[in-house]
Amino acid sequence: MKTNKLCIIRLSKYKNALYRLKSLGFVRVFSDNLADAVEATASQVRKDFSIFGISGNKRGGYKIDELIEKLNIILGKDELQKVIIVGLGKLGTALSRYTGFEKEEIKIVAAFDIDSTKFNQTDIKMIKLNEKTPVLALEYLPEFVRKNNIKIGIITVPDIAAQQVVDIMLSSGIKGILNFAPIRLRGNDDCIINNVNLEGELENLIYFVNASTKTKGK
Amino acid sequence: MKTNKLCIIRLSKYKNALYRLKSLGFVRVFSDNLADAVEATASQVRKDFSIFGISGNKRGGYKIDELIEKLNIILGKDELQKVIIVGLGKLGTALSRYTGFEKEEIKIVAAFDIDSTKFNQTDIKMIKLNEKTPVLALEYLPEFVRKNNIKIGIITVPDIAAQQVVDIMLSSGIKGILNFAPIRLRGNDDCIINNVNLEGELENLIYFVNASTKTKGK
DNA sequence: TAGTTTTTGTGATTTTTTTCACTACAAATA
DNA sequence: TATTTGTAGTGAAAAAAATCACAAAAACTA
Repeated sequence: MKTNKLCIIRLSKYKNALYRLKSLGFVRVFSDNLADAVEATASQVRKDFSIFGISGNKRGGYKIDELIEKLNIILGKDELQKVIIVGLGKLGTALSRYTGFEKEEIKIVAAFDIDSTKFNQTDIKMIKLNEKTPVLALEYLPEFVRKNNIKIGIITVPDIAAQQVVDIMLSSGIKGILNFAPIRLRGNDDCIINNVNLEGELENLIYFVNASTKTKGK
Repeated sequence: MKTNKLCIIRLSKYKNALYRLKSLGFVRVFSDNLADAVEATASQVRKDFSIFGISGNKRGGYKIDELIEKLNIILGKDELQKVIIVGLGKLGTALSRYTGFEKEEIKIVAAFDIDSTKFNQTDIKMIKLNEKTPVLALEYLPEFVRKNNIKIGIITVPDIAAQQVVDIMLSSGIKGILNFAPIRLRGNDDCIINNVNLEGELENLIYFVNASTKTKGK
């Protein structure tokens, strides 16, 4: 099974598009429709599905409900995904309260920082996961992660502090890290690190905008 | 000149790494060091540079200061980039106050929303760009963009509202959009739309973590 | 039922991106 | 000055990803 990051991201987009189509009352889709909805080609949609053994009906397309279900299983959305976040600066605070994750069965169950003015809990034993997101001292991270079997962590600390947080996460058993610090982090084979670089995204956009306004003579 | 998005993103990473190396007292780098700093290969670094006509010294590597300067020009960092943002939810608010952009010569000069309780300015004529980020009614966007010659916009509105914002941006003269709404937006050839999908990034990570824990037998 | 249409599924092909491997040359050394 | 060493620069090769193109099957049509 030949998968790559881009392919999985497309699956995720297909899933989102399917929910929208469903809410519009559609029952079936064709590869063509999905391609259109996610800016891909029809054959790419079909190839992505074939990689995962998802099949439709010739001339009948795909049944939306079935497709959503299959994609959700592939994407691990059949169970709630517990995530922690480290670094309650502006971005971290926003993400820890961001409601967009909920509909995706993703829940930020705890936040960690080193600034004691941000803590709202000091006794880790008292924490219940369905209450308001606890904000804890970073030193509690390993215990929390082990007790609650957390696999995914988000890093929103300044770049100088990021590697240290990675090291703590790795030794606590975190298996996947989403890193917002614009620096390369060193992990190990047991843990996947994905990066989101907001400054980089903007720089990229600026580059291409400049490049095209220059070419087209403004 | 054969450029692609990934290549530009790497340039951006090289630049960040160079600043760090510089602050550590380094004066020169080798392609090897940069490769290491950004998780690339040495030949890729050299090829990226060769695409942009950046040359170093055989056996001497690259002079960091010169390299930073060249990269900054390529990336449009020789002048302040003015950016607007639409949608002051949690994420939008965080981004509009995020300090990480400043060091990159990127400034969010205005924010727009439709919720009047968020406005802090009602007279667009009174706004000075070096004061606190003004929060304005969305209807002022076209005027503001034209008057201040803004080229880049960020979208952090809910997905149902996003296309409408794109349309307003396009007709106002915005040339590049960074979109955080998890939906495909339709632009035109005159405007580049880049997407950041946070839910998607997490889903992606979850997929690969699940895939690897299954393979390795937990 | 035979023919026509439509859409899937996938091997083959093309394109894009990355890596390899080697040359050239500057600096260091003898 | 001759020799060695280390690194840039780059065309060629390989790998990865996307696209094409067509057979096969299902669903309509008459």
